[in-house]
Formats: sequence, structure tokens, C-alpha cells
Amino acid sequence: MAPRSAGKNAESSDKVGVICRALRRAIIEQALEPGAKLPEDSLGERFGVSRTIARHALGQLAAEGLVELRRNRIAVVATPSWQEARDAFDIRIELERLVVRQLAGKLTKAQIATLNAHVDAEDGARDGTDAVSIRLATEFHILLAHMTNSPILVRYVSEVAYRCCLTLSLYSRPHSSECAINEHRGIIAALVKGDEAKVMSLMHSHLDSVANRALVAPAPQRGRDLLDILAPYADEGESDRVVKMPKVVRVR
Amino acid sequence: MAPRSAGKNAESSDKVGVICRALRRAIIEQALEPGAKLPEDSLGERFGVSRTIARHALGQLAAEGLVELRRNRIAVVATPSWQEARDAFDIRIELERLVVRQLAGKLTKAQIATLNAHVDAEDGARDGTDAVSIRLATEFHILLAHMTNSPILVRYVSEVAYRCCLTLSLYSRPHSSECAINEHRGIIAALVKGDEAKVMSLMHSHLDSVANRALVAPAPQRGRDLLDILAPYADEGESDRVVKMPKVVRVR
DNA sequence: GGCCGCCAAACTGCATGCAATTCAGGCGCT
DNA sequence: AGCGCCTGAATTGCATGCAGTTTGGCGGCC
Repeated sequence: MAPRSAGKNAESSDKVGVICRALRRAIIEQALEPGAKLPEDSLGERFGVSRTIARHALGQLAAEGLVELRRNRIAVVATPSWQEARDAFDIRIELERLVVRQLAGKLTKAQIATLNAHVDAEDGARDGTDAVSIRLATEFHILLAHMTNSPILVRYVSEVAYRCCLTLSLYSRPHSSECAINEHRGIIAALVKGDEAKVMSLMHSHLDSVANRALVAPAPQRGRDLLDILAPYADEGESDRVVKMPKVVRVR
Repeated sequence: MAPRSAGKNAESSDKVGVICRALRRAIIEQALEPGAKLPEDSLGERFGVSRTIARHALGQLAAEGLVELRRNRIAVVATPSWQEARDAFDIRIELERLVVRQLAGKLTKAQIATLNAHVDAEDGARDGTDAVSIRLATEFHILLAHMTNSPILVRYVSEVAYRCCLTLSLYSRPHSSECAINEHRGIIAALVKGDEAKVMSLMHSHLDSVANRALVAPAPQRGRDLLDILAPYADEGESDRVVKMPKVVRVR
């Protein structure tokens, strides 16, 4: 029960959990694009449960930020703004630096083997679909988080990583994840060597480069809701938006 | 609409949100101690809604880690282990360093005033109950997070701060929060001055000292569930628990 | 007395039903 | 044709009902 011990968060082994996991996976593999509608009864029917359960699952996913829930409206896969994507990556960098700091030089042989096996799998899937590569790359990071044996850290890293996946599918063009794989190998090596500072900086630059490759521009706004596109123009009241304005870019 | 704008996370204006907020507050003010039972129908009755809604609210709080949900069992207020408490603080430190890093030198006059007013309120409540002091101190940090204008950061800081509150109520003795207030003032001053490094280190040591004051020992286990107390002894299988063992302390 | 099993009450898991709201498209009006 | 209104279908918000599980305590048995 080593890695899998933590996640008893109101979602394991019950039907809600099944739906959550399925949707999460569908979302990060881009089978469900941002903006995709998720009506309760379709979901319920598809998974053979009642709306009540589907609804509950949507609630959980909304709490994780993967789904947007507006009152009396059909739930949709979340469409993070460019700024939110950037924020997510910033948070992710800090969290994952913490992960590798805790892990540096403390991995067991078994854990190292697990990590290597995973990266090999990433390598093997390199000629598969992009979606699978992204999922595997994400799971590498979550795997690392699991090894800290800190349920809270696992939860946050997972959430924010999934969120980043989501933004990747929004703002990124078909990117070659090959280099990412090598970076993963580098991180493992540094972890084994136990060089805390080195591995933290490696993780930092790894994530930063992923973010920069993905979030180069405020994005082509590959047209989802026309309403969304116009949203920035509405921007009611908003009195004290002063913080982090340096790199703000007007959408279109 | 400065601070209160962000949190539309599937919980505002609907009954679920009302219950969530009420319970959250009750929990962090220790009106509900860790381990307290939260039966769905009592909750529903108390808030004038059906079990369905109460259930949904519990689900949200469980996702935040404030409530523990075990299948077919009455929900209870979460009882984080000492290790989880330590982990929560570690994460919190990183997140809040990020907050002040983003905020340093970027606060508006209005925001500074808001912060000062809040600290004054903390000061004013110093002779009130401990619970209120803790809540106000926590809200100071959440207020800061709001000012980053990053909903994701707000969510995570809030969650982890609430969690820390929870652990405070478990493992801490009546602590004087007076010094904390001064530390808050110091942080504001450094933020205004715009000294990024300084304010990050201030925040770090502030949180670290709060954590150390609270989590000096694995805690007197002020007896909730005797089962919980015995849990560490059971510790089934647990093959590869290698990480972060340095500072582990046996319970009792 | 202590221990085990049984039973009713309590509680959760889930589906269904009804009211309220939103959404889509057709109709009439200009 | 363009625009707005209006109506029915789709969909959510929520309560209630029933079945299955846990709980706690009582009585019998050792």
C-alpha cells in the first residue's frame, strides 16, 4: 500500500470515485476538450448511475478546478484563462521543488526502479498520441509526489498538475515531449545523487521550460465560447487589480 | 469587490455553499473539534435542507481535507496526524512565500489600508477568545493571498491555512498570538518597502515559528478517538516508507 | 462477571420525482 | 431578411423514499 495509500478522499471505491477518475483521465488526455459540456444525466446514463452521483462527481471535479459549475447551467470542462495557467505553473514549480527537496538522496532502490520504469514507459510511448505522452509525463510528477508519502502534497501536486495538463491542451501546439523525458531522467539522477540544490533547480527549469513552451503567448484563443472571448472586455468594476500586471497581455 | 471576488468555486450563493462556509468557520473556530460527528440529517435539519445538500457540502469539505468521509460511516471533522500537520505547514510556507513574492512592492494604498485595518482588528480581539484570534490570524494570510488576484493561489492558501488551523486546535496549547500580530505588521512593512527577499524570509520564519510553537512534540494526543491513538502501532505492511523519516517521532 | 451474538435504531448510498430555470428554435412582426 | 417574443424541450436544484450497512445495547450463555 505504498503509493496508493493516501487517496481515500471521499472518492475511492465508490461510484463517485469511478466517475471522477474516468473524467479526470478523459480531460487530461484531451478526449474532453475545455468547454465540453457535461450534462448530469448523460454522465449518469453513461456510467450507469443516477444523476445524483454524476452530480456529486462533478462537484468534486469542480473543487479540483477541472470542471466549471455555474448555477442552473450545464457543467463544462474548465477553460482556464492564460493568466490562470501561468499561476498554476508558478504554484506547481514551488510545490514540486518541495517534493524533490524532500526526496533528494532518500529514494529506495525500489522507488528508483519504479521511476526508471516509468520514464522508460514514457520513452516507449513516444510515438503514440500526444495525449498519452502528456499523461505519462504528468504521472511521472505525481509518482514523485507519492514518494514523499505526504498525502497532502500528493493531492496538491496532482491537482495542479492536472490543471496544467488542461492548459497545455488549450494553449499548446503539438509539442515534442522528447526533451521532457531526458529532463525526467536528469531529475532521477540528481535525486539519486542526493544533490538537493541541483535537483530543485533542475525541477524548476524543467517545469519552467514546459510552461514557457506551452504558454508563449496569451494563446490564439482557439475559439470556444465567443462569449468567453469577449469576457475580458466586460471586466466589470474590478477596482484594485494592481498585482502581477507586468506581464499581462490583452487578449487579442 | 476586492477580496471576496474569486471564490465562485461551485459553492457561492447556493445552499451547499452556505453550509460549507458555516462548517468551515465552526471548525476553524473550534466550535467543532476534530473528530466531531457530522451526520447528514442533523446537518440538513439544522440548516433547513435535505440530506442531499448536506451530503454534497460534506463532500466539498472532504475535498478540502477538513472533513473525513468513510464509506457508510458518519462524517467527522478531520483529525490530521502530527506528520500531516507538519506537511501542511511545509506546503503552506512555500505557498505563502510565493504570495509575498508576488506582492512585494505591488500593493495599492487601498490594499495596505485593508491589511493594516485587519491587523488592528487582530489586535483588538487580542483579549477575546483564542479561537477568534486564530481565525483572524488565518484570515490575514488569506487576505494576502486574495491580493495576488490569483484564484488558484487563493484556493490553495485558504485550504492549507484552514488545515493548519485545524491542527493548531489539535496539537497546540493556549498560545499567545501576540507576537504573531507583530510579525504580521513586519510583513506588511516589508511588502510596502518592496524588499522581496526580506518579506519572503519574514513569511518563512513567521510560519515556521507558528508551526514550531504548535507542533513542538507529536502532541499530547488530547484524546479523541482511542483508535487513532493506537493507529501508529498497527501500521500494517507499510513496505517502502523511507522518505522523510529523519524527524519522525514516535507517538508517545 | 464477562463474552458473544442478535436485533432494532441510526445512518448512509443511491435512485427517482417534481418544481424551477435555461435553452433552442419557430413564429409573427417590422 | 432581421429582430424579438414565446413556447416546449432539455436540464438543473432539491426533497423524498427505499435498500443496505453500521452501531449500540440487550439478553443469553459460558
